[in-house]
Amino acid sequence: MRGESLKGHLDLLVLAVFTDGPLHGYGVIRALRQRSSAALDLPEGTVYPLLHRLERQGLLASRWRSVERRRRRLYSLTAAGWRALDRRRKEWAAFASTVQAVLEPSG
Amino acid sequence: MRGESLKGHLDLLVLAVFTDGPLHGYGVIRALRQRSSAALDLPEGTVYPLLHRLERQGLLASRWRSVERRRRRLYSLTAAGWRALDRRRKEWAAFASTVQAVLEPSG
DNA sequence: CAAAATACATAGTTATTCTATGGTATAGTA
DNA sequence: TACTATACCATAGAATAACTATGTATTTTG
Repeated sequence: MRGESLKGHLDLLVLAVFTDGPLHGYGVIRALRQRSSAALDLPEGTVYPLLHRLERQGLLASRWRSVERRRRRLYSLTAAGWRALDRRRKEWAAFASTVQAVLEPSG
Repeated sequence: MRGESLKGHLDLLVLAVFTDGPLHGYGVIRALRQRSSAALDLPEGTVYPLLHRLERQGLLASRWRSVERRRRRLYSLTAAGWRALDRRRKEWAAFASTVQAVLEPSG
């Protein structure tokens, strides 16, 4: 998967994996890998700053969890996050059908 | 249409409009507008540099045409351009189905 | 005649993702 | 035991793509 393809769509993908419940950063990477059958394998340098931004934007909320000695920052969708996810889903659908229209102007 | 959505997919869209024959820069903008039912209205500052790059990459070839006093730079797909278009179409299909898989892990 | 559309071009900005790096902890293995 | 892989967090800086803003000039339209 070429990296540039993701630009502008990564927020959607990351928000989407939270529909199954809270996740920590590394778990987001794993969830995307699983849901995409390994097509997506995002570097940590992409995911962590993104989670920080989504939290700054109020779409995610985080809390620290300690499992044994491991500390994890657990994120979950806020109400605004759910709304943003819904909006982004619609934007994706519109975008995908626009691309399709350009690719196949007849059909 | 949010601009960032296009990132990494614009080459595909621009190459695709050449399937109907040669076009000049402004014509590319018009063709994208028409094929997308006005969803795409790209600024010239996006399209002209992109055409230059695609030509540098050997995917488009250009020649000057003068219609009355108007000079136009007419672009068309090279053989490499057709191959690139084909490849990009497949990449788009793969990307779109990956997004779909992440959005709907069950179905 | 003024405004809008047509037509080309480029410099500089912005936003997003990536690479590279650095830290800690645990489990498996040579 | 040392090494390696994996899990987990984080940030600085690079790369890239598309955009805004600006400039020029011609043609059509209100």
